[in-house]
Amino acid sequence: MERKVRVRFAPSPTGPLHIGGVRTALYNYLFARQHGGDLIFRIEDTDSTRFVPGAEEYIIEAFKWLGIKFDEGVSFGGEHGPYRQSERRDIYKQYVKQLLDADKAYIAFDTPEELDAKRAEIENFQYDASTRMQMRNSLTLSKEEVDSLIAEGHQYVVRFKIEPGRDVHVDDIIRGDVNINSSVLDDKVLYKSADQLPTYHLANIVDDHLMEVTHVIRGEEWLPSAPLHVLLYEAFGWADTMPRFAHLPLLLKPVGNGKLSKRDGDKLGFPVFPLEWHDPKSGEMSSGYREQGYLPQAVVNFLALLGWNPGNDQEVMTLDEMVQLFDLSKCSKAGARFDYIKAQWFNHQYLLAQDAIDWTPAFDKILRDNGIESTPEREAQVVDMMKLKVIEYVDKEGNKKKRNISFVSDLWPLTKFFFVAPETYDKEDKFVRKNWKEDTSDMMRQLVAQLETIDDFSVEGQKAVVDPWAETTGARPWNAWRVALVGTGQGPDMYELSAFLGKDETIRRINNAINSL
RNA sequence: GGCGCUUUCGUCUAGCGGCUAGGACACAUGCCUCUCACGCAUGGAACACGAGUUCGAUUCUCGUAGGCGCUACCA
Repeated sequence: MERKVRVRFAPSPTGPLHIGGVRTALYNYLFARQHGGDLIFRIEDTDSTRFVPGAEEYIIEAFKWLGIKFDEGVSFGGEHGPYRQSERRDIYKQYVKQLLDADKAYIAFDTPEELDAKRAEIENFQYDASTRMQMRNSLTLSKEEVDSLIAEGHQYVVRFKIEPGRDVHVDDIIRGDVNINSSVLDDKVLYKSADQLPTYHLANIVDDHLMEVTHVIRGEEWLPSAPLHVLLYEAFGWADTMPRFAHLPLLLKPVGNGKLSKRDGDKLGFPVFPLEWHDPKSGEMSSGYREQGYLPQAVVNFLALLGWNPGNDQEVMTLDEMVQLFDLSKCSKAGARFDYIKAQWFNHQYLLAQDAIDWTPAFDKILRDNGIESTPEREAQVVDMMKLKVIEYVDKEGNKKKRNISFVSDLWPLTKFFFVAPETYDKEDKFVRKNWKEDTSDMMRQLVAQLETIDDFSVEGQKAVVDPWAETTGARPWNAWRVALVGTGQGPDMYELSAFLGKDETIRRINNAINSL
């Protein structure tokens, strides 16, 4: 019988959501939507020592920003709760007991110190069928001893009793049949009496079963423990409803070896978290895609293509298109280097798809950061007018795409000359050196003289005077003119820029250049 | 060390026995032009290696090498 597709994303609240986790969640989302299924948000907080306050809220906010919606789970409600594992203690206890009663698990009293000593003593020590009879557990101790040790308050763990010598098969949608011998698996800890909580493995299987999860889509780091999970499903008698697995390739460092880490982002200057994160313990701040000026659709689009592609040349696509095209079996198997340069290109694409007027809030902030509003002679009204002028310049049909902008903040160096005159003229600047020669000052004085005579300082008004003058004298004033107004080789047509700045400011900047160059 | 996964341009990848091995990012050059950029055009750039199977291997099999992951009372 076909079951309704149900998948889950189940992070641990141990810090901000890593960008690799975002991709895993995205693939789960795409898969769920495509099959008309449910996406569950579960919090796996079974390690009480690593809990970080605020992490859960952070994760929820991050997905909200990214546009990835869940159908049920923590903060979303649903029929299969509670969705926070720390609130499911009683459920797990019941299933631990089931395994114990069926002789598929046992109680072990070995302390962490004893285990460390054992590992130091024996090379490659593993707690399994070959060693368990030499340890202190319910298989080697009498029932009375076990009961009294527990009664005396000794801490213990419950371990899964793995039968050696069996080939365990994992049917992976991306990797096909993965086969591993049960002898290389150890008797995993399923439950710790110290905090009355199960470990990941037990909680994961119980929850996935109870929440009727049909597909487990997770990172490749889980592949080695997948056989253990298969064995657990069997031990519980749930083999016939066991979910199908899909282990995603990992995200790798842009340069060097290893998987993507926070340090790479710091080193190369790109975020590895969706949102900015302030660590409550260390007070350390980590940058986020949102705060860096990325559009959520760009981040999602970029991430989707890291390990999957629709099989054609299409790269820019909406979330809905991705839902249509997504195919788990077409995911790549090898790890993908995190190419943040391409992430910037995606942002560029999505930025250009917008009307520049939509950038106003972000641009506003850039202006404020550069002190534009605080200039006394510029009334707020004037600033608004200038902003609109700039937006118009950037957004003009056929002109908008001229701007190489990955982020709205890139607009500042490209348009600052609208707002502020060049503070100094850099003689070393390639464009300045090339276009401001010995005799240029003379030509510029002549230009000023021409400009002085103009009453109508519009583009047309300027052209009417300057063009004939240039024609008759053979002067080519534009590049030097640009040096004077902009300071370097940038900006719009000189008549347009001069018209925008006005006669006084234009002449002032030219004279300024004559004096300092 | 053991176990597993993996391997096409610098990067992300297409390819599912026969192709001048395709696209995108990045890079370089040219055109356009009063500058920058955009745009357009062009270019360099890859099947890890070795055995098989086959008329024929990038594609299938097995080795080797490299890469990645796991190897906790963390997930």
